[in-house]
Amino acid sequence: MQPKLDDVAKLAGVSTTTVSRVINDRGYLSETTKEKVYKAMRHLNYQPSSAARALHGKQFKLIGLIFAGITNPIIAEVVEKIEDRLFNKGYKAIICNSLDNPDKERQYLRMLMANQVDGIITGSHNEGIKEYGMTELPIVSYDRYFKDKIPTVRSDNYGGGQLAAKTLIDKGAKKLLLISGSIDVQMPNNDRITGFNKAVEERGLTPQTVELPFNSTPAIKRATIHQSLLIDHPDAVFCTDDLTAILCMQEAKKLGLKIPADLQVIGFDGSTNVQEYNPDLSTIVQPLDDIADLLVRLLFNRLNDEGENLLDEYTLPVKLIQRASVRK
Amino acid sequence: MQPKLDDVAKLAGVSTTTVSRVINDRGYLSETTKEKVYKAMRHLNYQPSSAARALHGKQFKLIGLIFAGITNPIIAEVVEKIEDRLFNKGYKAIICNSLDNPDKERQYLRMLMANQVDGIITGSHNEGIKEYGMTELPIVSYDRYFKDKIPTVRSDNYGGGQLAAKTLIDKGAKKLLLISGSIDVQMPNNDRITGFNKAVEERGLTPQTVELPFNSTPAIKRATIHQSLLIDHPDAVFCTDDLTAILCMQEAKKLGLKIPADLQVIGFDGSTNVQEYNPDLSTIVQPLDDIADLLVRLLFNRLNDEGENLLDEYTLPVKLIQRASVRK
DNA sequence: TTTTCTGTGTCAATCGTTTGACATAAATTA
DNA sequence: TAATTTATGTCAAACGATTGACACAGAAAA
Repeated sequence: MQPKLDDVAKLAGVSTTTVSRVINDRGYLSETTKEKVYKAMRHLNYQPSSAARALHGKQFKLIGLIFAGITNPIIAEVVEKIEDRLFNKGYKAIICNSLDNPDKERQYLRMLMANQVDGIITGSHNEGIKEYGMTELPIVSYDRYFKDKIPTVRSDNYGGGQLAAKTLIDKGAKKLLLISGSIDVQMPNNDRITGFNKAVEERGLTPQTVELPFNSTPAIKRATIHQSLLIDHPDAVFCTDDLTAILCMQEAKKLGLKIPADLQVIGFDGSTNVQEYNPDLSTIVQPLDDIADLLVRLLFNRLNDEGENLLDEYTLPVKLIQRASVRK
Repeated sequence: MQPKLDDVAKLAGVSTTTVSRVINDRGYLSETTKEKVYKAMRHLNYQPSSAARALHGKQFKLIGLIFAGITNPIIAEVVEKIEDRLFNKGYKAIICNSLDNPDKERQYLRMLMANQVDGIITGSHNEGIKEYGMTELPIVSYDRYFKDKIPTVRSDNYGGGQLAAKTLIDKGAKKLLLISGSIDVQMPNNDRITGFNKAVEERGLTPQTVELPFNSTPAIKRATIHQSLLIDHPDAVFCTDDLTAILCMQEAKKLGLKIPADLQVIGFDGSTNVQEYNPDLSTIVQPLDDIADLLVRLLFNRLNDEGENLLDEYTLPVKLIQRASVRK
């Protein structure tokens, strides 16, 4: 059995109230007593029961993270960064992979709300889950398009799309193709797409578009991309995510196209892993450190009711990493 | 404020004891009462406080997952699979990225032990953390080389190494190079390496070896691999993980080597993502579904004290996926 | 008709910690 | 010296649910 407050008190030769005071740092306490208590706690390897504490309104130090799935490199990286920041504040993260399944997300929400977590960070793209409105739990979201009062942090998707278009055209592209991967398909108005199209049209060109069906396998995506490269003969492609861009580059090579001479490619996301293992891929990079920082900061703001006026939306700047898939 | 047992009882017009009986399915209960209670629970959106329940020895339905970091695709995939299985059993997963930092792992362990989780699955490679011995919490481990009583599930690393060697030599390799990535470096006796070397030597050949320094960046790994390919002139490489194998193939191409004509490559792990986005890479595939199944099964066995005699080690068979990086 | 089973209620203790009220004594300051 | 501050203790009521003991009534079985 775990040692309890009583055991610590006995070993330290003080009252339970004093031990509780030490733990919660309340009232007057001498250094010597504190030391005695800490020593006893260390000796017994005591950890206060968070269940008992939670009953008194103390926090569980637990945050729920709801994301589509951590096998996507960009999600893995955000989640890992968030987890690290939470850890540094003494919080743990419950990982909830919604797998784009609204039912699972709903169930997870209900589980999280059973007053076990202190807050939620969601980056899942399932819309219209009423459970989000049914709780007073602090929630912040990443890259969602909520219409409610949950603060959202996201990259400048619109600007990123524009930047991709501008870059490709500046480097001589005449026939632009946009390939939208599945990740964002559920979002009604995808800013990456509209930003790109806008910028292309502003320059007097007309972009082609390929929408990869939601949740299609990489094999299907490959086939679709392959077809499209054959038929549309683009000289530049903007993919709304890096994974799709990788497929695109591979299919292009299979078709004997030289990159960037025959085809320029720009992706989106810029996760460290993808960058490191695909050294030629140019991409619009999301500022993941800033995103993780801000998400956690906003959450703790609400958690501690610091009353700081929070915006509904925070849009963080992206930048282009230019590598061999676009012309010098 | 969240509704509590009392509120449900009042709304359903029954006593709190009855509600508790319904929730915990104890004693005699009529269908009509059950229905009334369920209806009231649904109506109030009631969830019993897990804090209060935990005080009575009930489980938190929380499992801690300790892994190096989820940005590694193979880890991401195991974790995602484990998470899904836990979810199906009504459990949630706390994700703990040790980042190969023993201090962080130690702190996480202590946090998890503060009777918040019901069990732990660890796949972290930090050795000699005494905290693992300090708890009665059910623990199972993935791919670790513990000397203690924690059951371990792993792939047949030794057999996989052998299989790689056998395959490469059968296909005509004469000058074999082994590149060990950083992931396993901390393990005293790396079975993938010994299996490979043994099988090479059995066939009368002498393997070269390159050890990539622990925690070195992909850039450093690239440079090391590049050098080694230049100097050792291997005609076949076995990399102890897929990510290293990808770097190796890329560096080989930079050197103008044709794969598989000039150089054959086999990796290890076979995560879905890596396979899908590196269609030429041959690899020894870990049976991740089986691993996740078994880990969760073993954990619940210990959780429910089913007394089933558990082995110390479970070694699951691997298989080779042969693609364009080895000869036909 | 008596006994047993079924369904529900009341009451109170329990889980481990927090917290407020109050008491007391020593150390410090006015 | 008196008043205040500091340091600790005792006691008991929460927190929200579980559970055992016991009671009682109606239904079913003997």
